[in-house]
Amino acid sequence: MDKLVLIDGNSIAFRAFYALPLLTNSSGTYTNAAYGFTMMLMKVLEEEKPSRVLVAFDAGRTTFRHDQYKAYKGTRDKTPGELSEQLPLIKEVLDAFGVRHFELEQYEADDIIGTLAKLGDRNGIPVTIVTGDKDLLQLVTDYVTLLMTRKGVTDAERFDRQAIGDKYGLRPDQIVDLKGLMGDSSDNIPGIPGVGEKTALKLLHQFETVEGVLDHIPDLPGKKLKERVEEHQEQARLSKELATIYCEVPLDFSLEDLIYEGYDPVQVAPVFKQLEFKTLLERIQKDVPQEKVEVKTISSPTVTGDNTSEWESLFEEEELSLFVEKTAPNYHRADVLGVALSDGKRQVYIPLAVARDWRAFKDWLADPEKKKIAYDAKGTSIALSRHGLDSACYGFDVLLASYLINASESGHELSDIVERKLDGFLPDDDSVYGKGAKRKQLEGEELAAHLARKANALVALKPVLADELESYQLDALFYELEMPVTRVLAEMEWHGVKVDEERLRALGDELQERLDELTETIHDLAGTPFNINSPKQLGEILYDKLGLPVLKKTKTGYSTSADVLEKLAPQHEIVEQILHYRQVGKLISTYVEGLLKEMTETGKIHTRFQQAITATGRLSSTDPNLQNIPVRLEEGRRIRQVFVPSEADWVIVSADYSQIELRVLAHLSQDEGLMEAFRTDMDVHTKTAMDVFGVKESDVTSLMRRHAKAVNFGIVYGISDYGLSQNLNISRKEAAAFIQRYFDSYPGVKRYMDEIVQQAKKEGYVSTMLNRRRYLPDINSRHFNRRSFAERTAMNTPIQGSAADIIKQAMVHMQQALKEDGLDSRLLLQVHDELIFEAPRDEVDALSARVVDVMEGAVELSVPLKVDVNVGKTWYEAK
DNA sequence: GAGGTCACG
DNA sequence: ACGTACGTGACCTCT
Repeated sequence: MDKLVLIDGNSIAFRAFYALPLLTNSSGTYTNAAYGFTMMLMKVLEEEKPSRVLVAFDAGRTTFRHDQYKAYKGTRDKTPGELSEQLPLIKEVLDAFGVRHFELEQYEADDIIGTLAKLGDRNGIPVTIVTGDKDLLQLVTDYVTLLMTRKGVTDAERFDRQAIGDKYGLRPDQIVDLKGLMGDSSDNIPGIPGVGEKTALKLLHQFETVEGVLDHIPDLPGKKLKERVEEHQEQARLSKELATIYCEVPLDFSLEDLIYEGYDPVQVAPVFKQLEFKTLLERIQKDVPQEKVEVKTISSPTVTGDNTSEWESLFEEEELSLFVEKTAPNYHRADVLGVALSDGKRQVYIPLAVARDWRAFKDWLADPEKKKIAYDAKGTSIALSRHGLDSACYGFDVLLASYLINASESGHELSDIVERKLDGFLPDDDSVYGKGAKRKQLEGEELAAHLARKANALVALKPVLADELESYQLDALFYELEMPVTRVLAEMEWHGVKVDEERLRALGDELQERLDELTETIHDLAGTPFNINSPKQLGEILYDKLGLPVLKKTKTGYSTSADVLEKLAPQHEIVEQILHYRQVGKLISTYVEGLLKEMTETGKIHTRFQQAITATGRLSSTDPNLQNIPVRLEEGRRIRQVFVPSEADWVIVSADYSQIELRVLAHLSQDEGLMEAFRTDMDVHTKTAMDVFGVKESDVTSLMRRHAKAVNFGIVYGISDYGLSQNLNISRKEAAAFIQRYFDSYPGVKRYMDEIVQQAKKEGYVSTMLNRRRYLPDINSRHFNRRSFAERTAMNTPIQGSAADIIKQAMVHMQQALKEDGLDSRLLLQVHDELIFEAPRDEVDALSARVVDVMEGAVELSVPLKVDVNVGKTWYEAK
């Protein structure tokens, strides 16, 4: 059916701009109005299914109406630059959709819309007008309806004659009369002073039009009203005229030119990509025709007498991609759905059952000479191992390469990388398998096509990524550090960590008992039972019921965080109990129950070390996170008692770097004082206290040391007086004075901090010792907040990131060393500045000596690296 | 799914 | 004047 949609471009853009936060894409362009507009456009196209579309815009600041009335729209603020600069983006979007847009000097969008609405009406074509402007209601007829934006961006209310009648008791053509009487402050149309919507409606119900009202002035109720109308007759006529949409705009196109036959996702996708409309891109992506991939499948369940032999020549290739599809992200638990290989020209899907029985494939897979291109080599090799398939020689990990090229990039899914690096489309897993409850298992050709496509993508990506790594001098970091680290981590994860389940359960019972007591005490003190875990309910109890002073608020209500509660503790005994409750509750839910959930039948826990997550180069650990097992408080530290060696008569050995970040800072800054502290192996916080407070070592008090320590942390984090004052609970002024004195004492550090920020502003990124990069797009931002954050990041990242480089290097060397020395000891965990091993008791001395050598010698700095080793029967005792 | 809170380095 | 310390992950509640 024929249908014309007319969109009021400026009105919708305006609406979107104020409905959404001021978003920018990574190049700093504002995109919120364009984004909201596009959402609205897509919704309208989908729901109205128009056969013709036009988007009308206002042109320039003056129109023919200004000739009649100089002050027209005179009270309106200038359109903010952040909005007007988005109008060209919106027009780009429209061009990509193949939707016509139009603007004409001296006319407003309303007039263009009015002219076309009339045209549609006369030709019997149904018209829908989309706007946020009530004025356009005057255009409604039997054929013309109007969608008026309501809350947010895409929520709209439909008006036809009936709806206008219901709401105002008026015909559409009387809307101009309404404006004529009551005026419109947003357009600076005066109307009759003292006449608002109520009076105007009452008058129109009786006299129909402005003219009708003016003809019956003596009949109007009230003396005041009579006077006002009498006095402002001309103004009312002018106001009506100004509000009347002009429907005779000269147009140089016809309805035929507005034909819309749907959009081509291939045209739209690049524009969405440039604007970084990720969700919208995903939405259209499923409609993008996929590049044809010729897929061959080996469908036979057995090898003998089947088609596998046709494929064996593949294994003569120098390099193949290997893609393994899993049923879930956690490869320690997930099953393998299938395997796919590609050499770029041929691609093949191998069902798991076939793969397991196929000699030639297994030989290739385990061949240490046959290089594989993979996505997530670690997950791939572990998933295969779990199904009895040994794999070796992962030469190129697409995931790690993408991560090194830009760690801050939002997505490192294969489909994201294909999109970024190949300007291509790979349907992501959610669109192929479905999301959430709709997720389905694919089979046969469909699965084969999807996996083969991914294997192909790996081959296509490798040269592109390899070139990019080289051009940023990331190739050494990639091939000599990150790829080897992946192999080390794979072994650590695969082996897992043994947990004493019985002890964990006993600890859990004990903690639960404690928690029950605390719950009872707290409810008694509050005088009523409530959910202590709910910050909302807790806030009501503390602040409303018990009347404690509100020191800090959050976006949604009262703050009940520990730093606030600690300040409130002296005022009411319930506070201390709550703090303890929180502590114990955390231990039970996260550590006791959390760890029990992750235990396997063999009594082990297999975490996943994420190697492509952090912006600084650190690892992270998930399912469970074994990098945040409690240590600071004794009650929590006992959790470490359950981490035990996996073999009898073995022990846990922990080796940690002492002050690695400050040593890295000494090296990077070449500050004489700081280097001196480490060369003489002093307690660095004491040394800082001596320098900052100007006292002898023997006169450093524990408070002075504590403050000096906080300043040292602050320096590493990219210091601000505010942050330090919060941490130390002192005034900002005092904090600023500390910082000043620190910089006076360590001028080299000050110089380094200034230089690194300058460098970041100039280059747009900072680097670590091993050349790892982090881009800082906000470093030159006009927003104080974003810029400050970027500046602190510029100071922190080289420090945190270089420390990450160093321990990764040590891990690779250590794995090598264990092998060379013929030791059975095993690396289990890495916790940023420490390595945890399990070792046969009789290897402890050899291991300890070796690990100190390796870790201290991982890289050469201007100051020594120092490692402390501890041994115990459990992780708890290895301290 | 977001926000608040808290565990670690 | 502006308002946060840097980097993570997990659990809970509530919409």
